[in-house]
Amino acid sequence: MKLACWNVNSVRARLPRVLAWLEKEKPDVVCLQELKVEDAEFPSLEIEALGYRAVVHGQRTYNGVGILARGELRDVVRGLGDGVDDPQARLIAASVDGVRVVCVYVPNGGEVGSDKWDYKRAWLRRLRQWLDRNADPKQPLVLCGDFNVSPEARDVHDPAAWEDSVLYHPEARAALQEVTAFGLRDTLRLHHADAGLYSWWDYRMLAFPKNRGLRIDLVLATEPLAARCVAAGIHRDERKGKQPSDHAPVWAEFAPGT
DNA sequence: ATGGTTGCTTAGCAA
Repeated sequence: MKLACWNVNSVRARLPRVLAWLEKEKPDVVCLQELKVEDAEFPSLEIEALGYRAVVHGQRTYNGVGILARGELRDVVRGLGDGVDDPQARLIAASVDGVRVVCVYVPNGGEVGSDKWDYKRAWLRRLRQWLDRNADPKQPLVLCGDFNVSPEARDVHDPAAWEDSVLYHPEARAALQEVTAFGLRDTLRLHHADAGLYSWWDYRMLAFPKNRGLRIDLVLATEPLAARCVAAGIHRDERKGKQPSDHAPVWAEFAPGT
């Protein structure tokens, strides 16, 4: 099973690129973030025409997540469902081919010390609680999406400069580690140890041509699924060309379960 | 410390 995960920064603005990428890469499962559309406006017809089914947890203007799959999507869950009054559409989960797929768009956090920063750290705590209540680290599960946190220094082009930012602040990394401590492996790091592998580059300041990026989009897998991960990578070329998202797709391939 | 860019929505916010 080939799984890919992409923050598209508006599915309507990105539709031609998304369709071309689906035709080229033909992933079996796709997790999308920052759809920026309500469910009714999601371009289901164009995507279904390529052989995918889609489940969406949309929102007007901001956020919005979805899962595409060639196979059947079962037991769909939208939102953290933890009783917190939270209108932001940031989580959708579904089961495909025996794998529980959880797609998340973690809050960016604005500025350190802001209300958004508090919301981000709280949301990551809520995500860990959601895993504790709704998942089992001994079962095949993938948690992927835009985490808006870089795990380590090798994931950041200039770690010292980013220490105080919401994307690499020590408290953000600690909150991410609380999530992965549930029992999740970073699939890219199962296959690649090198620095300089990024998934996001700011639109500004020629960040992409200068490769001033961060790896904030992750495909995390429980142990039984990580054991089946035969390859992982980043479709860096998708950041090139006309009207790209500011994120590149990240992907992992899993051998069939026994 | 500010500014740089993109998208949605329509001047300002979010990223």
